[in-house]
Amino acid sequence: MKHDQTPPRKTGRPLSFDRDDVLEKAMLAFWKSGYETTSIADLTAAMGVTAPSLYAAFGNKQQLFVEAMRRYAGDQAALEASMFQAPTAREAVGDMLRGAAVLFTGETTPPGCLLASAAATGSPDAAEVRAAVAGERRAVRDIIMRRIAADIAAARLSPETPADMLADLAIAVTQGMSVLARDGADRGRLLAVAAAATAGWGVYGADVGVGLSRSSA
Amino acid sequence: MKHDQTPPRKTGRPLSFDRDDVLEKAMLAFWKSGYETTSIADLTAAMGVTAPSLYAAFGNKQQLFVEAMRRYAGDQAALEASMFQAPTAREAVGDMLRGAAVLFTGETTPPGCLLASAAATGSPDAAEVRAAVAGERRAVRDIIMRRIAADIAAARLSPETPADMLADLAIAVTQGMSVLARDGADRGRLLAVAAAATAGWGVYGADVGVGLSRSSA
DNA sequence: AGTGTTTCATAGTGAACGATATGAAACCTA
DNA sequence: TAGGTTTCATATCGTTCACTATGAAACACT
Repeated sequence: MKHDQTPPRKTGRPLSFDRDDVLEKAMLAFWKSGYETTSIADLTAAMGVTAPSLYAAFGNKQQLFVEAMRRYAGDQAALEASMFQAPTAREAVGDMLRGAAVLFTGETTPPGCLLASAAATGSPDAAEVRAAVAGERRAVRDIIMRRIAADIAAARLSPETPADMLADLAIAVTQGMSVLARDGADRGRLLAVAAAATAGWGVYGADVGVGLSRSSA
Repeated sequence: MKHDQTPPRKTGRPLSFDRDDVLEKAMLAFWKSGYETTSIADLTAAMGVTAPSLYAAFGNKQQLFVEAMRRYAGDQAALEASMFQAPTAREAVGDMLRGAAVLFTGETTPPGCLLASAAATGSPDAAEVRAAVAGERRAVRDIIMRRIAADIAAARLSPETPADMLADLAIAVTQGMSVLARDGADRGRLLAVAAAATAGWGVYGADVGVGLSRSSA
């Protein structure tokens, strides 16, 4: 649908590396050092692939990053599905924040969020990359808003609940947790922040004081 | 006070530029594009000063950035004083977040926070810069914690109030608002996030019913 | 004016940047 | 085995990076 994954292959020398495998290694390199500060030399070293092979397989640095970012962000539909599996929007957002806290403090992955550290700066030639990153964030934001809207429609949240505001807060807390993680905060601190971030939802919720706090985990 | 501002001056050609003036221009350049992606050429262009003059006046790029960052962050004592001028810790943090929302969406300054966009990435040679930025953030965090501690001591907040957690949340929301601002969010959206961020404080406050337990640990 | 001191603008340092030209090597088909 | 096709490793390309050597210019003091 998006683009042909099988280019006009006409029986030549086979690839000496697994494309998905080296893409994951590139993702980890970008995750660790960001887009601009990860050089092609860093990438070739991390991927175990020479520069010409890299360019032949992924086009250029920007395209490689975008592919790596998509792999990092994962399937949006899957995220949306899991968000709608939680009993309430508040718990769904809480799960998301807790998941981010765990992800940002993984022992086998760099600290923080790839989206936060990738293109925070304003270099002009990286404008496309920043736009792609911002688009990924907005996609998550839209999912949160749809989840909140569903709860409003189901009368689980007050009709006056400002979905956009709560979605912005969730995104902000997520990206802020990435900063904390990069500053050295451990998993416990991030989980505490995640928990505190949804404490204000009680103002809009029908579950405050009604004992609807079903927490399966 | 901190270090001698008047080096061994022995009657030579006078400086053709105002040091504080060009430092502010350097700060704006770093604010706009971050530390690593702002080149010396960018800085000399923004400051109106040639490279040799820049190095004579500020040492090197790292030292120039640290000086620019200190100018951006301002006087910590002044921030602490204003934080203690607010009637409650909750309002003090709210003021701080609102101030950040306004600052990050100023029309004459780049969007977002200099601290957030400066050294988000992990380039090895910029480790000192990242440490300096993290230290500046922790200084603000410590001020918040002291303000909360004061409210606890004055019985304006419950003794069980997790000051570190609320301070982490405030820092996270601040840095997250910077991301939103860079993504194009306007001042209204940031102010809404700032307002939502302290909504959960009611749990610990003396002004709202105390003792609302939470399910997640 | 003459001397000492400092800053000035010009020009350029080696190193690292993203991206490629080139030809040999490895595969399938015939 | 011969032809066609693709990937391989090597060696760069021109540009930009942070940074500086050099000598003229601009001041204070005598």
